[in-house]
Amino acid sequence: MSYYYKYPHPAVTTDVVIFTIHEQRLELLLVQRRGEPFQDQWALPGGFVEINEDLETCALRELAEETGMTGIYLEQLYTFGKPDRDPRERVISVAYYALVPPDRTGQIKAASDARQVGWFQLDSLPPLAFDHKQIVSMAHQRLAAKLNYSTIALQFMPACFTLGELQQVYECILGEKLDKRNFRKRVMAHDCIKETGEYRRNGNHRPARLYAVKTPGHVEFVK
Amino acid sequence: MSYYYKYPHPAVTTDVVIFTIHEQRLELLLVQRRGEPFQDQWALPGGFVEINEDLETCALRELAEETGMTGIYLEQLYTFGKPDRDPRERVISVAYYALVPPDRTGQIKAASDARQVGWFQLDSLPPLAFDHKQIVSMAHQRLAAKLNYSTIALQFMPACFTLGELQQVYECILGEKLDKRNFRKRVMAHDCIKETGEYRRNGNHRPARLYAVKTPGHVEFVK
DNA sequence: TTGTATAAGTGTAATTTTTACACTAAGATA
DNA sequence: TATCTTAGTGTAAAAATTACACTTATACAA
Repeated sequence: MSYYYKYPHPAVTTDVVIFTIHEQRLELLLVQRRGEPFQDQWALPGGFVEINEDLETCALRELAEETGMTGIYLEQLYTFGKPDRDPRERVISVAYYALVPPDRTGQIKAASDARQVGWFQLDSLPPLAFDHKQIVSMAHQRLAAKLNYSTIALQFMPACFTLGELQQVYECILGEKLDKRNFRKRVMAHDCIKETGEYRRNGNHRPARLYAVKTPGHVEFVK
Repeated sequence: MSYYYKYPHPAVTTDVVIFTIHEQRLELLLVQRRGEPFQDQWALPGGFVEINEDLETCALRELAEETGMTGIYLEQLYTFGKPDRDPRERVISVAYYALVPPDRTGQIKAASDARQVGWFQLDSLPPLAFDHKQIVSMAHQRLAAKLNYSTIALQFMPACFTLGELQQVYECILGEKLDKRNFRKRVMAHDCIKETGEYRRNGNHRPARLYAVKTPGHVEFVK
């Protein structure tokens, strides 16, 4: 079966930059390519938009196919369309980024075509296929910017967490240490998390209060 | 001539929201549609991406074709891709927005196919084709947000202008009055405009200093 | 059991930024 | 020359941000 058009049409894909946090480092999910071009190189998960499929639906579907995960926070990043970014044909890619809490990163599983998938530290990525390095770079920038005017970081948090853990998330995205007291003041002022009443005992020190996000899945603009 | 693909391909367009400021109001450029669908309705200028054309190049080309203008500040807004947004075929639109200084709005000319073009006040737009109302709304939001952390407003200014005129630009985008002294303090702190040494005599009052943008075409992030 | 190590948890003073606010200056016009 | 209009200017109060140090609760080892 074949499809005819009077004018040439580009192909459209979505690519997803899936961030998580692991051992105080930003990581992202990559898949190894099977075929040409860029055979065996690592690339962002993504794929072609189906003809009756919404763009975000496509990104979510790729996410589910590659990772088995659903209900992930997703946001459109930018659309990349340089004519030569794919040597096969003209491909325009609508890039999204997604945030996954660390307690769900274990759900990744190889895709049906058995490509390898894995988490990589952002600061030691392998060479990436296509213009994916640029996409990753823009996603990181956007993420860091959003920390300062939204509650996006809460999307990285598991069902309950300590304020220390939340601060570590901020610190490893921003790449700088933050003052503990000022950090807590700011976070509590946002009024987006609540105490669970539980504590976590976690080593030879005082146990930490556990908190939960008030409205999971929502990202609010603040300040 | 006809083009064949193994899988169905969407069409890709760029649409451009072209803002200007006229008589203290935000206006935007619309073109009247000739054919179906939405025949005779007003729509954003835009058109199909050519197969070897960069997305931004396409937006600039549309801009030039519709308006005769070049060297306009252009920024990618968002990509709209609901499957049914165009009744003819699947069309994914990469939306841009552009800012034009008022002294160049006179350069608009009807496109080669003689479609009508015209400037419309943002707060009294005619019904728009497709999902263009939504695109315009997002562009306006983005523009207002950018006022607060960039020098984007300078893109609206002609070669030389008074601080009063610049303040009016801010006021009509934000929809609120600003304090004259605080406004001037902030603008001067950015250090992005310079005195020309000239004055504008403009009515029965003291003449105003004229300023020029230091680096035209550049938008910096500030504060 | 006691001492030590570790991260949790808490408040205040100094500094910086933002806001509110009113008069004088220069030219046009009657 | 009096009046009208917008240009142009500074300061004090309020709010937001920053810098900073000690106590608390637990684990573990001596």
